[in-house]
Amino acid sequence: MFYLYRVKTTQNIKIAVDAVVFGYDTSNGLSLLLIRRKFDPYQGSWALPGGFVLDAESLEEAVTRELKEETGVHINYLEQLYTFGSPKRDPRQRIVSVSYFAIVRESAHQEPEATTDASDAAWFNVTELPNLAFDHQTIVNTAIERLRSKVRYNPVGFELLDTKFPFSDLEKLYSSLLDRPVDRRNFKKKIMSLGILDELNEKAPHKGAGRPGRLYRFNRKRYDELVRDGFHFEL
Amino acid sequence: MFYLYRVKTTQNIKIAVDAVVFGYDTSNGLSLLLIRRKFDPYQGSWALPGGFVLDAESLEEAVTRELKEETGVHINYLEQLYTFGSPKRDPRQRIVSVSYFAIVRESAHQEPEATTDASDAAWFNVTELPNLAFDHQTIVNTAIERLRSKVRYNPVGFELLDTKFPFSDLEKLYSSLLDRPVDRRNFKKKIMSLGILDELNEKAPHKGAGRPGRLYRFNRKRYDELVRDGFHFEL
DNA sequence: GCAAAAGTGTTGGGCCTACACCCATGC
DNA sequence: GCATGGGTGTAGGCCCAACACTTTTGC
Repeated sequence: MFYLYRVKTTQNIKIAVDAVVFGYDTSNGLSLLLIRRKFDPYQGSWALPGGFVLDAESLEEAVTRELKEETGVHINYLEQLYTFGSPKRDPRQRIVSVSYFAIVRESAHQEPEATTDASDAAWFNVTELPNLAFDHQTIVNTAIERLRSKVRYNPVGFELLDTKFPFSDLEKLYSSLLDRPVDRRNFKKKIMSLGILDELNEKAPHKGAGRPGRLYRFNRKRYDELVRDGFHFEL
Repeated sequence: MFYLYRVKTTQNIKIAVDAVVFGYDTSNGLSLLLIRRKFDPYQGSWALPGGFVLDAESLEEAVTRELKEETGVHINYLEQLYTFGSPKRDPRQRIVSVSYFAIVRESAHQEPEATTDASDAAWFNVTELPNLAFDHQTIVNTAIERLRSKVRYNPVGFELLDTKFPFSDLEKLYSSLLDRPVDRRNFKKKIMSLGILDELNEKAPHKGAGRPGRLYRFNRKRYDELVRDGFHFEL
C-alpha cells in the first residue's frame, strides 16, 4: 500500500527510552547501573542510561542499542516499565520517555565499560543512590516497586542470580527483595514443590567459612510448560 | 532556570494516546467503546478513541481530552496500559502510542455522543468486536489481559459496577471476568471478610422475577486504610 | 574443636472448597 | 402456586507457619 497523505499534527515532542538496569550479588545486594552525564542539562550528574529513539528502530532496539553504547553490559531480561511524559520533565523541550526494566545476571555483573557516549558508568547499591538527573528517581522507584511485586508471582528473580546457585542465595535474594526474613525450611519446601529447579550434583565453591551448598539451576523449559497448563505461583 | 541549548536529535516520530474504555452491565457483560474513523487511513473502520498529544498537556490530559471530544463519556478510572511503538504500526509515518486503560461506570454507561471528531461512537461486546484499525486489536488484547489479572488483587472490579449493587452483580462480574463459575456462598464469605463492602438497608429494584437482593457499596476509604496497613487480597 | 553455613520433618491451625435447602417476590 | 433468583452454614482436607538440631567444611 502507498499513502499520499501525511499526519497533519505539528507536534514538538521527542521520544526517548531509559533503562533501569538491576544487578544483584549476595554480598552487596541489589544494585543499579547509572551513567554520568557528559553534557548539560545535569552535566556531571548520574542518570539512567538511555537516549533518543531513532526513526527506524523499535523501542526495544533503542534501549538495547543505548545500553550497549553507554555501558557495554550484557542484558539478560528486558521489559517495558512505564512511560513518563509530563511536559516539564526535561528543561530543554518536551521529551516523553518510555522506560524499561532490565536485569544483568550476576556473572555478567562486571565493571561496565566507560564508553564515548557517557563519561562514566557504574553500579550503585539501590540504598545508596546519588541524586539523579531529571525525574529519574521516580522512574527508579517505579522499577523497584515493579521488581518487588513481580518476584512474588514470576521467576524474574532467577534472572538476578547466576545460572547455577546455592539454595541459600535464592533465599537471601527473596529475603532482601521482600524485605522480611524467610524461613529456610518452608521456603525450600515451597520452591522445590513447584518443580522448576533442577538439583545439580555439584557443590558451590567456598567463600569463607561454612559448609558448601549444593547447586541448583532454574529450569525454564519446565516452567514454561507449567505456565501453559495454567500453573501460577505466589510467594 | 533558563537553558540556551536545544535537543540535537532530528526525529520524525509523533506521539499519540489511545484508550481502551471498558463498560459493563449484568445483562450484556463486558463492552468496549469504539469510534468509527472519519479519515484515511482506515476510514470507516472502528478504532480506539485517541489522538495526538498536544505540546503543553500531559499524557493523561491528552487521553481525557480526546475521550471527551470523541465520545463524550464520563471516565471513572484511568491508568496507563502500555506503549506501542513499532516503526510500522501506522502507514503514514511513525507514531508511538501510549495506550490507556479506562473504565466507565455502569450508570454512566449510556449512549456515547456522536461528536464532530469521530463520525460515530458505540459500545461493542468484547466477544463481538469488529475488525479494528492499526494494531488496535493487540492493544485491546493487552487491556483485557490486564483487566482479568488486575481484578484478582485490586478492586478495579467495583469501578465497573454501579456505586450501589446487589451482591449477585459482583458475583456475575467476577464469574464472567475470571471465566469460571464462582461459588456463591464462598465468594460472599471471602469478600465480606475483607471488610471493604458496606451493606446497605436498601433492596435492589426489581428486574423481572425473583427475590430482590440487598444493596452493597464499595468502601474506598476503608480499602485505602487497609492497604496502608499492608493489606492485600487475592481471589 | 570451633565457627560458620547447609540440610532436614512434624504438628497445629486456619483457610479454602464442596455442597443443598429455604425464603422473598412478581405474575 | 409457581418460577426465579437471594440468602445462608458446616465439615474435611490441604496448605502454611512455626520451630531446633545435626552435618559438613575451613581454619
